[in-house]
Amino acid sequence: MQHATGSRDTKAAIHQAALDLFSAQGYEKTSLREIAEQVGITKASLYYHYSSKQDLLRVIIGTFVDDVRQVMERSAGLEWSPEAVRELLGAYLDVIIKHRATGPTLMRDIGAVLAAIDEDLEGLIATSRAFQLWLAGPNPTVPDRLRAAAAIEAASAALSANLQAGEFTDAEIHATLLDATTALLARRND
Amino acid sequence: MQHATGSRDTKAAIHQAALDLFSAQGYEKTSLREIAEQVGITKASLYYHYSSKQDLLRVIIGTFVDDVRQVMERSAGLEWSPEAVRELLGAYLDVIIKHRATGPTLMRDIGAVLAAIDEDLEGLIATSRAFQLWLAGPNPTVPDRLRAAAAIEAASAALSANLQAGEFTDAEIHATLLDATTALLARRND
DNA sequence: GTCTATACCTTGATAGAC
DNA sequence: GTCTATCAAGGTATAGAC
Repeated sequence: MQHATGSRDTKAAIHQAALDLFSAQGYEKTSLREIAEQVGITKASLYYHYSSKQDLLRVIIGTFVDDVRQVMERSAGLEWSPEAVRELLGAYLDVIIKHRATGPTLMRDIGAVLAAIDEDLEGLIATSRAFQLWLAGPNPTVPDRLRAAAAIEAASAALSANLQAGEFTDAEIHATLLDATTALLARRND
Repeated sequence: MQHATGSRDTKAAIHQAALDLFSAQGYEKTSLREIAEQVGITKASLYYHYSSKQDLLRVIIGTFVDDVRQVMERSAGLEWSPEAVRELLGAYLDVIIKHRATGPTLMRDIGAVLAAIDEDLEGLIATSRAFQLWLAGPNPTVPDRLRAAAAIEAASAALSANLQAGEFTDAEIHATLLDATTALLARRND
């Protein structure tokens, strides 16, 4: 049983308003006054629910970062094979596509996002590097590693602002990009 | 004949200090006070040389944006062919690699960069879209256009922070990414 | 436990004196 | 060309009302 009004609703309302405004105008261009105004409270009240503007961003992007990390970490216990590559790339694409809505905020304000992650950043970078290295295959050459980096970047194209127009379906994006990144990595054997 | 000191030097010194600080800490996290301090002048004096913080950023990234636009615009007068694709992608990679040093600033503060471009932004987006469409080939399907977007993204991997470590040479990056993006686009015929 | 009033410091920016 | 003084707006902190 929870109160029909009060803390819970306000906190959620702030979260929602922040997400909307960040997506529309970006993190830096959105002021706490705007957010508070939209919720119908005062700027100072935000600080009861969130300890800072960065904290607010951290909560918003939290699930995305966690999802990405989870997929990347799976590579640690998985033996490399073309099938395994296809599976992990597919899972990665699923995550990206799932969070397509948060995409604009994430892309536009990478700097702020990285700052918000902060303490986990080193770990995330290490995880990302490990994933990239795993993708490159056993005994990778320099080109292999470059291709792995390019493949991740290509998959992330699903977040790109150019695709936001709604002309592409999730299924199309998944199938096409999985195929494309797989083909890109396959140059390894040439 | 120019003064050994004065306007010219100060302006250049500001430019250099701003580039250094933006690269090291990002655009938003760098204050004009910091820049002025490093140059040895006062904050207000910056405004004699540059009309705003954005203006400073605009000058710094100016050549990069111009170079990119120039390459993309070449697609307008070029008939599509696999060879033409390879040529333009190569030119695009040349530009990206040439500006690798500015990469971190550009990637981290995309939002600020876009805001700084501002009046040219619509034109640049249109140019970028046209280039992407050209890359997709004649009578492109939906997957064709997705692959084109992915290819551009993959080529831009050359700017990625993960590659900054200096473990890759310009030539390696150029050759590998040109080959990889070409292969990615070639799925068109499958 | 939830929210407001108020004040503090930094920032980007402007005006005017030298 | 450079400085001092000043401004509005932003993020932040706290004391206290209910």
